[in-house]
Amino acid sequence: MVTSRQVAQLAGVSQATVSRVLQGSLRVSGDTRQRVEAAMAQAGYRPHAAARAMRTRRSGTVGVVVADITNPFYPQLLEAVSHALDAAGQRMILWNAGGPSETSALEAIGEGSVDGLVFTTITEGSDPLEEALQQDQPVVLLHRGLESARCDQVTNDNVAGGRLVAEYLAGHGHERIAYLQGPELPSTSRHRERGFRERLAELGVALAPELTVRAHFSHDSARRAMRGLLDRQDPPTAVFCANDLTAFGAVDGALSLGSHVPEDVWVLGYDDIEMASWDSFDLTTVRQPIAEMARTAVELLLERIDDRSLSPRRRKFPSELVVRGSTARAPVPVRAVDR
Amino acid sequence: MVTSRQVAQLAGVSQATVSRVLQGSLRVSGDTRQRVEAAMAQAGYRPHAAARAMRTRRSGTVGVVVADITNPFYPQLLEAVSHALDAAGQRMILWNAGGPSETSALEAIGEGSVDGLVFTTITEGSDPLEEALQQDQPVVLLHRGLESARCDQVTNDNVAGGRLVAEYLAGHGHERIAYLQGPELPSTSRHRERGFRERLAELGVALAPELTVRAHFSHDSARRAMRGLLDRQDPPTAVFCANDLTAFGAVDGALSLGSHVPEDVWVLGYDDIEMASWDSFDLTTVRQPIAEMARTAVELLLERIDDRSLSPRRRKFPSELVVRGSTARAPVPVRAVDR
DNA sequence: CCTCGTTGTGTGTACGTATTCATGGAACGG
DNA sequence: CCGTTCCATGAATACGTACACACAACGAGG
Repeated sequence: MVTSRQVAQLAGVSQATVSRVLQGSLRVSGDTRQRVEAAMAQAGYRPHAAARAMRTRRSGTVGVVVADITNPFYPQLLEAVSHALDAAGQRMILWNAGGPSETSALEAIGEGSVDGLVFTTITEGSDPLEEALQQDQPVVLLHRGLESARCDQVTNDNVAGGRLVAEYLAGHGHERIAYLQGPELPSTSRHRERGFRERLAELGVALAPELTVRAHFSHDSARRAMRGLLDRQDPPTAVFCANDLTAFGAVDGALSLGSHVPEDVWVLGYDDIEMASWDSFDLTTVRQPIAEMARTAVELLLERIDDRSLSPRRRKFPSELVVRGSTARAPVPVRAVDR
Repeated sequence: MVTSRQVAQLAGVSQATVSRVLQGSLRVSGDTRQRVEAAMAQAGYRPHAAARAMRTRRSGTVGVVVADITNPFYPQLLEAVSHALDAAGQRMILWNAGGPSETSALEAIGEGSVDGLVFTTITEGSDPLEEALQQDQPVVLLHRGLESARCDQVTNDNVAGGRLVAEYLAGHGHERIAYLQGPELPSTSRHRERGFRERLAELGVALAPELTVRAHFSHDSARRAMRGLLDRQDPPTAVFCANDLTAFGAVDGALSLGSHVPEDVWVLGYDDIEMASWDSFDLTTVRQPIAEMARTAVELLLERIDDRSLSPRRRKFPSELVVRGSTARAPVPVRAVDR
């Protein structure tokens, strides 16, 4: 390995001068700078990251935690996060899967392996998060928020999104509406549900308890739940799913029973990931500006890394209903009118 | 930040002893060990990663490069890689997107930010890779290989996979077969095509040049290509796609023109990612053992990090045809018989 | 009782960088 | 021509850890 000291010797200067050239310091003559740069190129010099990190107390690396990278929502989020970090010259350490990863990520920040963390899948009652916040570590919550946490948070207006769906379904005359919930803890689940229920109630449409079913955020789980709903004697005419992935599961559940979407049942999702626009699903869904939210989260985090004294900021992005073929083809499902 | 020296003071021992406890060294009395551990817990001590990395010349981090994380194949690969790295106590830095990421990753290895690299999307003519190999840096190629590269490689037997598809289609009487190729450079593309063509030729089935079309590894690009094929006066009766993602695009392209799969046209993919088994696609495809390959790649890389003198190893995993509804429903497409 | 090996611990150092402080010379004003 | 300012550069140091080496205490074997 080539060190700055060796480069210095090669260029006939001191190690300090090499370091100055590396930092782009102004206190170096043009002549010297050229000699040093030539020496660096000739020797194939690369500064040693660990040594630099030790001296500067900065790793140049940011950690990102996702719950399930095979849920296609997260790759889209990660792509944008990754791009923003690249642009800022930061590296990205990725943690996947719920279990020990959260703790592991917070250990990493304690060890200085990362300068800050983006949590995309935080849930209530995370002790390690509390601890990190008490130590004033730079942390941003993206996608899922946490009311009680005093830290930067970037979320979608999930309550508003839920309301949009309620309004849309009620406005099209649906009366037997099912809600395919996600897990209990994530704020996204809770807020989407709250907005949905609120607005339905305001519009005088009942949400039958027996048509409210819970599924994991997975295709398979949603598919099963959907089959359960459609097997009823009084199946729903529309199903609002907690996110797009579960909506795909619902569509496939319907398909597996020979039901057609939207002729037999409307299906709606949330997120508007790319796959939602594929012909096979053509899914009506609530769009959240994924890339923009990711960029914002990175921006906030990098600011906070530079200045930990900033007071916590919350950015809530608007949601928008995107109507597609999973609801649009029939103005009102026949059975919804018949009943 | 708490240092080992402060812990030492708290425990009434020297810094060296704290370090020894940290390393699990045997040369520490039970009594001392307990005192030190208590002090570490009390002070909330975390060893400083950069300092440790500087001393040990190990970052405890591995880099992984993927071409496009929104291609659902890669999250599945990454999940397995990530899991294997977790189990080995290694962290994962992720690079996404083709452009500068390859170079950036190889810079990282030069700086000691990562101990080794997994490339999933290498292509012919990568200068930085050549350089890294000359410097004897630990590198493993996963998924895509490179004939010329003297390094560990973990691939699927893509030639055999291509042959399986050829045999299957020829065996079911298809005569107008289209091939929806991927990009030119990736070894996966080339090998799948080679096996496919070879076996078709052996079986005396022609692959019409006008039915061989090129698409990017994206849904949209494949969808367009498929529409082009189906718009012909003499459309194919079966389409073999370079991977599952493009097969989904092909299915959706057919759907968008009112064609039915498999009644009007058979569609086959490659990879057998999870989505291939979803009802909407129900895709016949060639399975490669993704998770097993990922585990193997990590294993080889960690071995090589420990011993760079190992001679390059190549592991080729078998492929297997998985027949599903995108081909199976009709034994032989009607039009294939008519012509 | 005197070696000698073993065990537990402390002292000192090196890893490679960024930065502070010191220094010598050039530029400049009077 | 001298004193002062400014600039380019070098010497020295600290970051926190792991480890080589030294050493004291101790028991065993002669």
